Amino acid sequence: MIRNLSKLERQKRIKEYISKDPFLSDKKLAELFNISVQTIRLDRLEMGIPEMRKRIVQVAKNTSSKDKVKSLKKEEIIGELIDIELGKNGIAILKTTKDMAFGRTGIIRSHYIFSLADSLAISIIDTEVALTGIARLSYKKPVYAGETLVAKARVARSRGNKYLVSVHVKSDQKEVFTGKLVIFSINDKVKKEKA
Amino acid sequence: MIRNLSKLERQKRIKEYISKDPFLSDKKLAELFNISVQTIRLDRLEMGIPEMRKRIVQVAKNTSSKDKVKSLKKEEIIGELIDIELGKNGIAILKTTKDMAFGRTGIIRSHYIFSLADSLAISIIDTEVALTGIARLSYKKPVYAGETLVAKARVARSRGNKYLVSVHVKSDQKEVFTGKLVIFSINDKVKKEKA
DNA sequence: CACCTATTATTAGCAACTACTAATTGTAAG
DNA sequence: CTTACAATTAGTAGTTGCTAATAATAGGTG
Repeated sequence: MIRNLSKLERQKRIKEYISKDPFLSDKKLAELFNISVQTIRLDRLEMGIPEMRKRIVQVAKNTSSKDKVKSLKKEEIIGELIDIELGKNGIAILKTTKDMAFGRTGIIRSHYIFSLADSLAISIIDTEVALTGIARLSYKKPVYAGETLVAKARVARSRGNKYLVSVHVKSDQKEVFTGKLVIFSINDKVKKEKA
Repeated sequence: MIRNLSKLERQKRIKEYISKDPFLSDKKLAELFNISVQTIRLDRLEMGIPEMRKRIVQVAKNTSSKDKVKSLKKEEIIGELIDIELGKNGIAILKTTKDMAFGRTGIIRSHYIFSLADSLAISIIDTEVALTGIARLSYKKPVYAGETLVAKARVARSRGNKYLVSVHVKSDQKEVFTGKLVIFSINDKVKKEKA
């Protein structure tokens, strides 16, 4: 339980709590903060936070619409895009978990690292659609579940619709992977050719 | 509006409607089917379908967990091991789906194909733990969601704990990917070194 | 003390229910 | 035709988690 907070402080915390767990009812929040339900309601009102039910609906709709609507950049990359300069370079981070590892050893499966590198490389290419053509990968050190990977990609060369992107992945300053990927930017021709 | 359906027929349709749009209240359903709210409630009861609010919560919780996992799931990637001769060769199949593709073009993201190749390559190595060291990948043709990929891997050379595995992935008899992977079999030393 | 803010309490009302009981309609069989 | 039974509809009470509005109370500050 939480006590003796200034109104402002309390409202900040309520906001945090709700954003972490939108399923909290006013009653539960009141218990958590050891104040009355009415105060919670006033606070929500002042901050423009909707009631629990509406929040749940938002969560439900967000996620279902995400699936259908835009499948653009962020969702198509593995890991988190931190910084990007289209056509030049980019940085992405992936926090590794047990799910990505071999059960016995806890070593991250190589294709997760490749996926990070590949999707970063594709996303820095400034074009509608980009496809990987050729790649050379080199795994330097095993990565263990829990380590945070930082991938840096750079467009090394480009000629026409062909880009050479080099990606370096580090964990705790140490290089664990490098890759050179040849990526092609594509227009609708390829699509039609097959479809 | 819908009319004159047998009870069974109606219940089937209600089920469909709800699964398509979990946000439908009993009132709205009653209007859609032109029957009373009570009948809808009885139908839900008989079919064990929870009330709208609970359905929304389910959707919200589902999707929020999807967000966190986001990356790749084991089963999705690896495909199905069809045949394997440890230390020699192996075949795996992956049925591609929209989830694995770029939204706009329907082209399968390259790392799914690599994941298939890589995990097959690793699984034909007859050892406790195997890790990918170096890889050369070549994507020959774009693969579209829905196509079924057949991966064949062969141990081309092996020296000590070092294996060269070549993998060919075909879709409908046509080669879409080839890769050469250098894989190391590992014992506990590596683990200790880092852990 | 009066004034103000913050907090709490109280009441009425709503949506979308559950759970239960009762009435009505339909329909087939004796 | 009537009785029997299922299906449907209606109605009531109670629940959760609210909104909206009004009122009461507590704590300071000038």
